Amino acid sequence: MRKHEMSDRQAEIYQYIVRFIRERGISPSIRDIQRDLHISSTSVVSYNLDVLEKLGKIVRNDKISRGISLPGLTPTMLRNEIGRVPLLGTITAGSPLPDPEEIDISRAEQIVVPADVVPPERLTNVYALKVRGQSMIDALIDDGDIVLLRQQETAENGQMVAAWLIDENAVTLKKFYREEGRIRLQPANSTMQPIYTHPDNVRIRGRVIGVLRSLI
Amino acid sequence: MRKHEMSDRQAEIYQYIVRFIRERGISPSIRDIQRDLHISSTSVVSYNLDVLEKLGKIVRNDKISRGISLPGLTPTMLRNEIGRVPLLGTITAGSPLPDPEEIDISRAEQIVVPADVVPPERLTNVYALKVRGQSMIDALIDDGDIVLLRQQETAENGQMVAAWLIDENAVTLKKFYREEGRIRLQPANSTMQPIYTHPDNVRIRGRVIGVLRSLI
DNA sequence: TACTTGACAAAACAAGTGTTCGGAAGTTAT
DNA sequence: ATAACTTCCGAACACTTGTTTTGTCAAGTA
Repeated sequence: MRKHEMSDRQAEIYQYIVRFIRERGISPSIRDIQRDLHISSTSVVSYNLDVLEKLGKIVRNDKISRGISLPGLTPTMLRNEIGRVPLLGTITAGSPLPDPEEIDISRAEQIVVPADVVPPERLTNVYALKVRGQSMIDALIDDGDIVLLRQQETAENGQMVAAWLIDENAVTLKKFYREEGRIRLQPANSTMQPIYTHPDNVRIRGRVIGVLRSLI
Repeated sequence: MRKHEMSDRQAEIYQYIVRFIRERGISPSIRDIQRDLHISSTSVVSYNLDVLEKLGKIVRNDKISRGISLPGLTPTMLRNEIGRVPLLGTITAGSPLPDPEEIDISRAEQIVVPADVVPPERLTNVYALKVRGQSMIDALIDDGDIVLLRQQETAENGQMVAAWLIDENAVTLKKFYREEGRIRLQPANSTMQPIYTHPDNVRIRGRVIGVLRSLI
């Protein structure tokens, strides 16, 4: 058995289950899977379902009909009301941002994102960071907020981005403006001064596409 | 048949189904219900399930095992990962806040709230408003944000509230401070001046307990 | 009274459905 | 190459489960 990967057939079965539950609200039977995926025998389906269960992708409820359930992937998600993104760490101005590619995303804590904030279909390559300190308050982001970032290397003028200043080795959330020969990183508060720097000194790590704040 | 009410037995069955799906993630079978509720016959269960379906409480999927699903009440909700609150309208500084008690909450658009922002068990008497204009930007709240408010008449010092200034007939989001003989409504931005007014001129409509912002 | 309707009961029926088993074919490791 | 393991196949088996049928009984209702 592969370590953590599904075979093509297993992926096909898994996607079928996800789609079935999304559309019908109930689990498919083994024979549903067999018929619609043109699999020769129910035993093959059963065998691969066992593999999927060992991979933690599904849960089989022994001996009961339509007993497949999806841990962590529920009908509400599938109805596109919410999605999930990994919470990759904490960001503080001045400290380096953890590199999203270096982290085992499947093991990271998951944050629920309502479709009203970011539609689930636009949630690929999105991760979350918890803001520590009030150093981004000028960008309407407060201590304890959770920011949602889409991983990208470029940005349009005016977008809020997480920018890595290489020389300073600091990451900061600012509005991004490309000007003649330089980059302007503009706080949202007019009492704060913008940062001007050379384009080569800036790496965009992601663009802020949502904020969640709890004041309880 | 009653117009819209469940009989005791139907309510019992309905609650059993909800509990079953919450705990097991799959629908119960008719015989599960019969056994655990000590009902004499499967046909009685089937009969009452038909009634529940006509009431819109459940959906029966014809002839397939464990085919009961709950419209609008999903496993994710039951697992307390999200809740819902009604979106009662738009708030703009200067315009009156719609009175939450006057609105048919059951008909209002529902906003999904992640447990990370407000735990579902604390979501009673909470409603949402969409912020129009940038007049609350000093309170870290921007145009288009959705604010979550708990309906309450009083507040502690420092809490952010929706306050109704009676004479001015204006609603504003500010931090609330009770001082000697007056109320101070403090913006979060030090460049803005606080509002001082007489306690009789202020009615607290609710306290801000969460913010959702989409920048897409 | 006679008729209708809602609610329930018991049993049997007919599918639906998960499981098992012997064996074949392909893959990987030694 | 040989062994060990994975994956697949076809069929049968046995249990699970929704449905149907035939009644009973009480409460309305004309």
